[in-house]
Amino acid sequence: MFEFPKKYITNLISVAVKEFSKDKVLDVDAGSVPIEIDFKNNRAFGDCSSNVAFSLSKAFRMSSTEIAGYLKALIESQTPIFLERVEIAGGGFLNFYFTTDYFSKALFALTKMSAKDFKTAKKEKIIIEYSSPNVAKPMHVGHLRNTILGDALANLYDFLGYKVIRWNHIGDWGTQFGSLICAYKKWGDKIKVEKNPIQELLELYVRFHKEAEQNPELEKESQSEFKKMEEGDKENLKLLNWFLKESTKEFNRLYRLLDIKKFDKEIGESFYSPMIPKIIKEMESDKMIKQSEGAWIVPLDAFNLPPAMIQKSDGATIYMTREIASLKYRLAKYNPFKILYVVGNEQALHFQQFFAIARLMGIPSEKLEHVKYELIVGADGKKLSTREGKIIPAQEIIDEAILTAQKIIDQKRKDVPQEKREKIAKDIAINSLKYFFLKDGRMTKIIFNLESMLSFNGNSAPYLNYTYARFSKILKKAGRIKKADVFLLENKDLELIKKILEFENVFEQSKNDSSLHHICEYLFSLANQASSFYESSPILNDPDSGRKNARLMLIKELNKVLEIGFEILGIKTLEEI
RNA sequence: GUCCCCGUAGUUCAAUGGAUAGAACGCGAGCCUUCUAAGCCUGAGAUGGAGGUCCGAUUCCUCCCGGGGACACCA
Repeated sequence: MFEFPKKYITNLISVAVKEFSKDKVLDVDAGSVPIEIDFKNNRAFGDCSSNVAFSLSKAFRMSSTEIAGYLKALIESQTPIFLERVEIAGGGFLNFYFTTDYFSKALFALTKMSAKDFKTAKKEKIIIEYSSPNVAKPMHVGHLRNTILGDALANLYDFLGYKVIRWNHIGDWGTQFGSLICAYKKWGDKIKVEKNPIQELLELYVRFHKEAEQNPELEKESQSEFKKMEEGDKENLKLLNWFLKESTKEFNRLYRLLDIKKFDKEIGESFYSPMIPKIIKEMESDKMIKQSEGAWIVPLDAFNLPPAMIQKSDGATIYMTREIASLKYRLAKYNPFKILYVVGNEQALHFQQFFAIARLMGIPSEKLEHVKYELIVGADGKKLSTREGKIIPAQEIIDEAILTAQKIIDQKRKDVPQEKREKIAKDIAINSLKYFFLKDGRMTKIIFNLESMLSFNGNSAPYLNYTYARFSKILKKAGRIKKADVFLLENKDLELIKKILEFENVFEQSKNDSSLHHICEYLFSLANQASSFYESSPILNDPDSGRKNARLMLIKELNKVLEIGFEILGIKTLEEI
């Protein structure tokens, strides 16, 4: 019976630890001992290793080497058939070496597995909020990072068997729309806006902020336009609706272009507006809020946080208010076990306050998580701001990526027809862009630089696509794979199987960190090892048919794992590039 | 001033508290009569500083230095 390395070793250790603590008659709960398995790229430290002896050494008042000795014996006494040997090294590490047979069994086991074997989460419901573009503003680089990260995160949870609700919290409410409407009324041109809505509205918005710097009266006007809207002003609402309609069209066009999965819920902030008076009343009767300088605030001294405002002195609501309303709505309607907010780190304070308020309302803190990520910054290392008009539209980047990809493909694949080249160029460009935003940790600041963004060498999506495509070609040429009867595997085959087996651990790691870069790193190193294998082991013209078939099986499983990875990252699998 | 992020090869990034700190780009040397050279192979090159906890620290704690962000009528 085949088990993945982690499970296999963990079981052996945990039996040994149980025996050991029974022997020592010590009041140590063997079940609570963290058993950690490391995969080793360097076989000098075993295929897997464990540091469990270190963590036991204090409780048992013994040296880690001594404990490792006992554990080794207790593991060996279980006569594990897939272990060639266990070694003690480095003052207490247990290093495990698998038998060759284990890896061939593993390969056969892999052929029987598919993505659905990893859906272990039993349909627990999770809401993942991401993208959240603002009406009347173009999506920019920041949204690109956010949307790609959120989409992939949702894919990951989906893959693990959760019931994912992809949530788009659209910014269609707030004082900013007061500003926009104010600007439109003053300087707007209906025809121009109809012709090029997003660009035109953005210009109005930027102009408003510029003029407001000279003339502070404008800010007041903008606030009152928003206030009017909250009170149901027909004209303003009509304008807003128009802007919303145009924006939605544009967002959807971009989502399709980027191959972002459809959202399950797309709800604008304005939706929550009617629920707010009741919520404020409740908070008042629960003595959560108090009046300060004419506004209503939630004091958060108990959390060591500055107070959070939930109603402005003119009676209008703000972001936080609608956030709370939205939370109540989501919990009541969907009862998720968790909500992930994929929002930039710049809003860390907002979310601290928001979560603190949620706790005051009795919502357990582990239900909410701010999946923050760092900014995309300019060459000066500083923020790109919409208000100052310093934005880089997502569309511009996508266009540039496609252009770059097209050039490379036109040059490298003169053998394929134009039309196909264009299709490949587009897919490669989008893949490349997505991978660029996923390959680094969330907290890495990204300096905006088209050139590095569009690099098609090294740790990039095209490299992964390329690796996949080369193996794919072999499989296509090989046709039906005969079940490998003679199973001759050499060291490099075993090493590759071992690498493939590591994939089961990567998803959990990515989930725990809410970051896809672990998966990227893994896929890249897998592809790297596979490429090396590709160069050194010609398959199709191998005279040894047993080895040939075994290797065909192997690369088929390799590509299967790559495909799973691509699916989660949201990048397209391409049979040829 | 308070709070949140971040300081690792020349550059851009990795490293659930583990053993010899890994890659990519760039730089130097090789490899296409053989399944796609968008590749492979090989060489040089790094933890901001000072303490502390620990068997063991790039990782955790404190302080300092440096960069970015956020701090009630924006979202």
